Amino acid sequence: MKEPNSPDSPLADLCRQRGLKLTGQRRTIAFVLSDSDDHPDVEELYRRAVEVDPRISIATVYRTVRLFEENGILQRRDFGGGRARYEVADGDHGDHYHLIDADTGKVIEFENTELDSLLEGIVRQMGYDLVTTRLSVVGRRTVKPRTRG
Amino acid sequence: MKEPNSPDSPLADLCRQRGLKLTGQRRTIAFVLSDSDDHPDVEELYRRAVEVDPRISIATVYRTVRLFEENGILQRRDFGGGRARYEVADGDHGDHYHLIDADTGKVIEFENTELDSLLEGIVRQMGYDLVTTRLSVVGRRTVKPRTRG
DNA sequence: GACGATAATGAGAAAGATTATCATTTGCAA
DNA sequence: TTGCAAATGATAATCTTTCTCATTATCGTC
Repeated sequence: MKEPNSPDSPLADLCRQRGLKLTGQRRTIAFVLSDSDDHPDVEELYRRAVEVDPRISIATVYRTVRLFEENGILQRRDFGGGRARYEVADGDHGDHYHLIDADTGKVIEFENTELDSLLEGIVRQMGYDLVTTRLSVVGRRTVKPRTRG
Repeated sequence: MKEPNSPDSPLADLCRQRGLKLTGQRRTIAFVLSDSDDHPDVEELYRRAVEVDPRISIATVYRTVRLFEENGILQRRDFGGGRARYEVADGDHGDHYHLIDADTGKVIEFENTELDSLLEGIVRQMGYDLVTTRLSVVGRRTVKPRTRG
């Protein structure tokens, strides 16, 4: 059992900064999110939230996750599999991208400023300002040629 | 009313080449797809298919689209909006990417070899072989400063 | 600290997209 | 042409997400 109260989690603070009403459920979900460094879907978030406060409803998790996304606190991701997954939104620093292991489904984050600016340039040249980049590459572990072992 | 019979469409030929049973419905759907250069969802494909053969079922469209994807004939895309969209898979030439107009939802295709090789290089450096790239950028039309009109 | 307007929550119904079921029909090889 | 495995149509079922509405909680104000 974790301690969601005492000092508020970073996301709960963010929540307050955006002028959102800070309810017990939102505090719990914010805490769970601050405590996660992966890309959970709503079911998984619900499971983790219930650990902290058993009387939370999955409807509230859906609502909160949507609210947080609309307020730039969360980012929604689609890695296939039919359900949306969420992660804490990037701060000032540039976007990051995702490499998905084709065999294990594991998600590996990476950043690349060259990629950032190339995309920006391409889009600008087409007469647009870049709003969002949705990029995930699927890859398969490189087979080393005869390393023995 | 189009002519789906006579000579088979390119996709119908592909279908036969892959050893798939070429039913009337598959011939129709292949024809409709060969005839499309946009990114229709299943509902839209169904509408177009019914124009050609009114007794086709939406269940068959779902099934066929999945079959074609599994056989590398179609590619599934996700542009948001909750439904999958499909397009004919690229042949030999490199991947293409999608720019989505944030205001109109219009999808604009583009290619960029520099982007191709940059992604390939990034992934390789991480110890992976690139399998698939899922990239779509959302952009907003650049506002020209005072063009009057 | 209590009050009240207003917004959030819980539980379950509803919606929307996709897949499964199963009796009937069809393609295709012999 | 015949037969069999596979495909189809119609609809039920499933899965994720949103909506409804009665109840409850938050937060500014006194």
